[in-house]
Amino acid sequence: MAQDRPPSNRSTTQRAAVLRAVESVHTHPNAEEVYRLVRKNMPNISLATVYRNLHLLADEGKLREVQFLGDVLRYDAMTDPHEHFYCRACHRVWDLDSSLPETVLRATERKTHGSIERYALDYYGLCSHCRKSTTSRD
Amino acid sequence: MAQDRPPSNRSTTQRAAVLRAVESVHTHPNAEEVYRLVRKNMPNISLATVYRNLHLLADEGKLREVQFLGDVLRYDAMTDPHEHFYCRACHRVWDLDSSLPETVLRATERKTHGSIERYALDYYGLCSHCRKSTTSRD
DNA sequence: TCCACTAATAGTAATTATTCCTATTAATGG
DNA sequence: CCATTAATAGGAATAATTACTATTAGTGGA
Repeated sequence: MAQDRPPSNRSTTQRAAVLRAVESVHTHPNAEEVYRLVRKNMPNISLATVYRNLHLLADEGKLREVQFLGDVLRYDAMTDPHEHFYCRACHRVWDLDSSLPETVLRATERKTHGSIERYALDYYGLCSHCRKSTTSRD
Repeated sequence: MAQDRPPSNRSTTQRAAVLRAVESVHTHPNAEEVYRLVRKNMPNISLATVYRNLHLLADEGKLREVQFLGDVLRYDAMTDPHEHFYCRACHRVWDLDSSLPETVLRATERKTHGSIERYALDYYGLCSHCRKSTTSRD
């Protein structure tokens, strides 16, 4: 998870471009994919800058980090609470409307002695396309 | 996520030791930690063997893979459905009883066109200990 | 508008996590 | 017991991310 950092404010063209890149797609891109997107318009941006700004934007709440089993961190411009479906064959991600009732969250807070700041609810399976075109063995 | 593999059967002392190591702790250890545990009794086991067997045992359903945002894969000997609380400060994990009602699962299956095989519900926050001893900024 | 300050960047090296490779070892079935 | 071959040990290779550092460029004030 992105560590908290002292708040950063200087607004750079690179930071804006990284945010716009994630917002421009619905694929929940990882750092490498964001790098490829941004380089179309900003060929000299460095990969380290992409990583730094993705973390920063996540800390600021402008992006949401998501990660699926065995996969690398990805970024989601949809920051409102919602869940994900991850296809284990094609590795595509679908956004789902929030399905976790408040009652469940409250119950969990009672059971946990810690304070809950956020949660991730991720479903795994085969998407309709991959269910047709592959065997169940990936 | 562990890819499916052709079923493996030859039972080795290394494989048994890896399984026992994960079962012996409640910390949801990662590969490196399992390696350290196993080496106490089996000093020559190789790290690659630990990785291979962890994947294999997960495929066989004897272990469950878990992963939290920004962290590496960990392994859980509790394979029955349950949820996790992950402390973002000390990175310890707590098991929670299942709190996701069947009605929610069914509703999600209706919304998803894919078939759901499993899900992960992970809560993030500060555990009671870290809430006292750290500021909210990790 | 210019300047001084310093946060942020580009480019690259280093680190971390994981997988791959291969000669050797050992589990298994006959 | 062998013969077969899956699995291992050890190390090299790869992939993902972070760290390092000289240079660039936002920013706030004169």
